[in-house]
Amino acid sequence: MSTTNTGPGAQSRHVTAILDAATRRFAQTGYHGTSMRDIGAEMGMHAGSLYVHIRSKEDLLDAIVWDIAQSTERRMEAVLAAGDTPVDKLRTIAEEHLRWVAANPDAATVYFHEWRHLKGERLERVKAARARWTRGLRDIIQAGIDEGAFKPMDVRLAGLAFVGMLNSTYRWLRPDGDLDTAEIAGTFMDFLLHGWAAG
Amino acid sequence: MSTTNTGPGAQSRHVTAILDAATRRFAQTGYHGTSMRDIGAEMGMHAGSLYVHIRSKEDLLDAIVWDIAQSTERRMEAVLAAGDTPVDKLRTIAEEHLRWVAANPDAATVYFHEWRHLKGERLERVKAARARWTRGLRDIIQAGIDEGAFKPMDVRLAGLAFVGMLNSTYRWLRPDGDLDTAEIAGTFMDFLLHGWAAG
Amino acid sequence: MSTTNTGPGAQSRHVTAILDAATRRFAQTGYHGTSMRDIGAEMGMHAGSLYVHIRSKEDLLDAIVWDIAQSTERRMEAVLAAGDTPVDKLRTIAEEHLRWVAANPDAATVYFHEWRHLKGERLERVKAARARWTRGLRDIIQAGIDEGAFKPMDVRLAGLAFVGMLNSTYRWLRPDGDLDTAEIAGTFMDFLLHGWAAG
Amino acid sequence: MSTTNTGPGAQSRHVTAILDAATRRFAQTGYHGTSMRDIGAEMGMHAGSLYVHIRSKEDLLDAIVWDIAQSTERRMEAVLAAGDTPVDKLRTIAEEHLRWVAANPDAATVYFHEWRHLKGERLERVKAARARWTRGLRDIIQAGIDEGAFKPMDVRLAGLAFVGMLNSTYRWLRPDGDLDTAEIAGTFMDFLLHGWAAG
DNA sequence: TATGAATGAGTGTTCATTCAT
DNA sequence: TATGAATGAACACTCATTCAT
Repeated sequence: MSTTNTGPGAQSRHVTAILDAATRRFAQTGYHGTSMRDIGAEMGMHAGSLYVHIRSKEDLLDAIVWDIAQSTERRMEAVLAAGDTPVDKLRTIAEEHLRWVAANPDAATVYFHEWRHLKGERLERVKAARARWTRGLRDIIQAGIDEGAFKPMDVRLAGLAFVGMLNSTYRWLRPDGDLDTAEIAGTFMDFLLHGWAAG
Repeated sequence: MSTTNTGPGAQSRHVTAILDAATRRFAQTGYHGTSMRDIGAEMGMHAGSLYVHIRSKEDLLDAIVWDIAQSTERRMEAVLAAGDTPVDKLRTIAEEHLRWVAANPDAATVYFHEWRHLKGERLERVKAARARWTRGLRDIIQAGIDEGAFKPMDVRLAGLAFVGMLNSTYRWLRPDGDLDTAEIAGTFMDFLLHGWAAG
Repeated sequence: MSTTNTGPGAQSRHVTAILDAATRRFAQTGYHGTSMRDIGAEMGMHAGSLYVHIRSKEDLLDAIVWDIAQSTERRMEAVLAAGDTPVDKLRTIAEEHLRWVAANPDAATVYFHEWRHLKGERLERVKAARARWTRGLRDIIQAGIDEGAFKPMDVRLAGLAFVGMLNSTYRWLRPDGDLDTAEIAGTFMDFLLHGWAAG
Repeated sequence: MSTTNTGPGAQSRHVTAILDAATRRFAQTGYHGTSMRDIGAEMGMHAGSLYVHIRSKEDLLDAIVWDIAQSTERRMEAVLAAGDTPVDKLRTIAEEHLRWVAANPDAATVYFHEWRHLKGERLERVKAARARWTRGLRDIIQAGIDEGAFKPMDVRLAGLAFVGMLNSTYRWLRPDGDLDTAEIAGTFMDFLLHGWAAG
């Protein structure tokens, strides 16, 4: 119901199915609150049988999170490379982000909620990817300020506000909602660009 | 480092110390990722000794979360009862919220991150309290629209944007940051009221 | 060494082995005095490994006790249905009972000693089965009185005397004893029918 | 509700109260199924406070059981020393036994059910006392045979039948029963002496 | 005399993982 | 490829017992 496994690096159908099951359970009961038995049960399989296809539970979390981190970063790179204005770049990011969250709420939950249960190098790798993404976002905002589209402001806080608004959507945004994700993204961008104040 | 146990209903010093230790560990490794031994170790105590003072691990999570939920709700009631304008009410909420998050980052993390590991009635109780808080927030925003301070807009999305911005601060806001929490709250309110757009 | 698992409803060989080990330990040190580690040790297994085959410690006690309760009841039904005289029925019951106790002293000990540690519905179920058995016994004695084989007497006390004599055998009757169980049963029946008094 | 602490060797009022509480709980949930907390709760005391008066849990079981074992043995000695006929001796034993069981059902339950959880020397001491009692009983029966009151029979089985009948009364005999204990003892003796058979 | 607090071992049970089949 | 069985460590929690107060 929720991962993004296409293109190069695609795993066997089995692994994909396990990752999907794990994504669902991790989203619902958390990484440490989910047992391998739970994941197996989700697939009609015994816990031990999972190890035919995977190496460890942490591998599952890492695969889910790292896959998302990577494609998120790739999207940021594409946006940065495009010839759009800063405002259009942010709009693109918001739209894509919300579309993806609505389509993959479980994966989003794991990505924003459970990633921190990774350990050591894997944790650092994800942190670094997130940091690069954040830097990209700030660069866009800074460019907006530089070219006079945005007022002078604290770029770091602006970025955190943007991210906070967008990332928290995984808590409530569902594919069957009555509002179109593009509409929501538009509204959020409008809030951020022009504010609530009348006149 | 993190609870809010003052006034009536205050527990014994022992229980308070255990709740603080639990708050720290739950914030760092999550509820299911924290063992009673971890909490005991944090206090230089054996896991079993904790049970002289508490009844169960879930009691700890509940005590931490419910205490915050209640005082959060009480603050909302006070704000709603005050004679301020909607804008001032939101400003008060933002300021108090950020001040509390900065002062209690661990408690905030548990409150926003781990509450969902509660079960049954306790979970429902917290959900209901959060829903009442959200309703209060929307009432303020709606009042702002009604009296012409805000433009007409989707109240639900506006509330979610506000909450998303504020609640995500527990991920980065620390007491030793260089920026004053009141300043940050002011900047966030400015973003929300007037937007980033220049001119 | 001691259960009666034949016929339909027979468990896997593993479960049977665990039940046998549990029967031995429960008989020796009592239900609450036996740990899952003890049962595991009896089988050269770790305590946790038992849970591959069973669900709980109480399940073990229930399986042991309920299995005996059922077959005991079935035997009573068969005896009641047979065309024998009351005296012959009692004789059959005594003989079968002592033969079973001698062959399964551990199971008998658990059945007569540890059944009360069952809880809730399981306890009630066993109590009810025992009550039905007792009622059967009284019916036989009453029939004996009615047809003039026995003198008029308090049926309840007669039943309790019979049961007390029979059931207490689990404390001393062992398969390797020098006396044949049929002989012992015969002697007991003779005591009960004609008494010790000379002449 | 149930011990027999009079005469020499009487303990402090506190110890007596603890022994009574322990007797009640041991009877209901068994020795290993009863915690010191349970016993304390029965007295409105903390578990630790019991140790002001006693030395260990096993001491409690031993005190309860050994006290009964001793007075039981003393009674047997008195009966043996009396000038009665064997039949009268048995009758006295039965009457006293049932009267005591009816008056002290909890103590009786512990004595007949839980004594085996004693360990080492204490266990042996109780076993020996019971063996001496049994020998006394057999001597009486043998005397009855020798003087022609009883038919020739297996003394050991006769003793076991007598004991089985009497000792099992702790399972059902209660002080508030409608039948007088003397009556019940009389009926049991009649069963044993003259049997059920009519004519 | 009793308490409140603590200990350290032990409870029943679940965990992620392995491996012969 | 999947299972059934097992492991050994860990889990939340309770135990009998101790001891300063």
